[in-house]
Amino acid sequence: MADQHSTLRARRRAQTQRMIQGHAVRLFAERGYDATTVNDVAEAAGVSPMTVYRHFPTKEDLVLVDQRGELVAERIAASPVEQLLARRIGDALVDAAAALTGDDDGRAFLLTRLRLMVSTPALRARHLDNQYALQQAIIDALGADTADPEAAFRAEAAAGACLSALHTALVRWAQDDGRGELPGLVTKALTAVFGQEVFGGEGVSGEATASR
Amino acid sequence: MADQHSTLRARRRAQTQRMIQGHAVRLFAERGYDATTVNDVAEAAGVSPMTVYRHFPTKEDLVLVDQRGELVAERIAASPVEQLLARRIGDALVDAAAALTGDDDGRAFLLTRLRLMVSTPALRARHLDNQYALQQAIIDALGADTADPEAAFRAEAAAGACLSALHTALVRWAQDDGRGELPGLVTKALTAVFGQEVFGGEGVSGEATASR
DNA sequence: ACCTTCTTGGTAGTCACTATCAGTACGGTA
DNA sequence: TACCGTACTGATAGTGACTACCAAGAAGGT
Repeated sequence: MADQHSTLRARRRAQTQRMIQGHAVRLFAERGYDATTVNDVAEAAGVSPMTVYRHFPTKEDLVLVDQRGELVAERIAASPVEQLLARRIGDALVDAAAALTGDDDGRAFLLTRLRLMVSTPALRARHLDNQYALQQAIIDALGADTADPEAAFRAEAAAGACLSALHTALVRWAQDDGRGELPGLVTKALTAVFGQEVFGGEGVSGEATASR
Repeated sequence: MADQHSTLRARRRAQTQRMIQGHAVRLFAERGYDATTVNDVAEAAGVSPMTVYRHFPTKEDLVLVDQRGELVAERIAASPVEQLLARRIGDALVDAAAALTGDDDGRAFLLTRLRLMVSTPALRARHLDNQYALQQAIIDALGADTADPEAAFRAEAAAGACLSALHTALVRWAQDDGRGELPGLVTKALTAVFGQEVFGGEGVSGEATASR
């Protein structure tokens, strides 16, 4: 068994996944999330309800996970999290936003999903929770001293504010139907919170690293 | 029918509500949230499952709503929201935190509920969503110009950061078993995000009011 | 060709939650 | 005190998300 026994099996799996999610998001946007059952999705996709659950553990995942199988929150932090120690959180999030809107083909699909996330309580709640989990991951990646609770607390507050700004930018971008530039919106939101000086010399992560 | 046909009927209703919630939170803390069914709660409380659903629309509400029948997020903003226009958000949140921990009798109960909210994904997600709804309410209360999208955007980002700081303080307070002072933690979190100058002359709401 | 592994479908069940109907106790009124 | 509308409660049946458990067919390497 090779490290990637992928060639055909994994490709078919990914294709089925995209197909199911495509039908799901379309139906959700047409009829509404609550008014659409998983059975409806399965029927539209031409598979059994079991298959839907095998690819997407919960109904919410049909909207929340990316076509790469990642949650939106995870993808936002995919590249930057490893660079957080070396770079400032703010710039990293701006880059992540740029990467998110990079591929033009999936832009409309992403917009539809974001609109569902904002308007549907269950989806919105789970998305916010994913962002919160991301906040914890960022703090862990920052390696905030567990020895100094004060520094860890400040780092947590700063990271939370960063992700809150990111969410604000995401919502506004979706409300604008993706016409604006998402990275620019993230920058605006971050400066609105932290002030202009964040994007100069001292970074946001300075709050946490200053104590070490 | 008096404005308050309360005297006995409403009192009994509130009492039943507290009784059911007391059994629910106790069982959730003992056996775990997911491992406890609504039927278990009903049986422990000596009522029918129907009655539980009549008092608490969802299972999550058994933990999230206050003994006054309000969500934690709602109670946090109960008094300050009306004063947000006149006062700074930061100080208002600090006061709200003080009011939240005011009554010593319900302190242990509140702590148990907060621990459940932090540790149980479904509860955590709904609590975060409630805070997000609160953020929208604050923005509405601030009366941010719909005419000036830039100002509204900055106000939204600032309010989101404030509530994120509040949440960080709440979690830390619960982790400390309520030994620390919640208002002090809120102040710390806010200063960690906005810097020291926030608690001097210019308020957080200055971001929004500056444009009017 | 053989065997393992992955993928899919079917069945039955649990649990959260809703709708509907009926009985009962409370509160104010005549 | 007798009466009536209004709440509160309970039982039944149903929907829908989700989870075992089991069986069949296809993919891939030997």
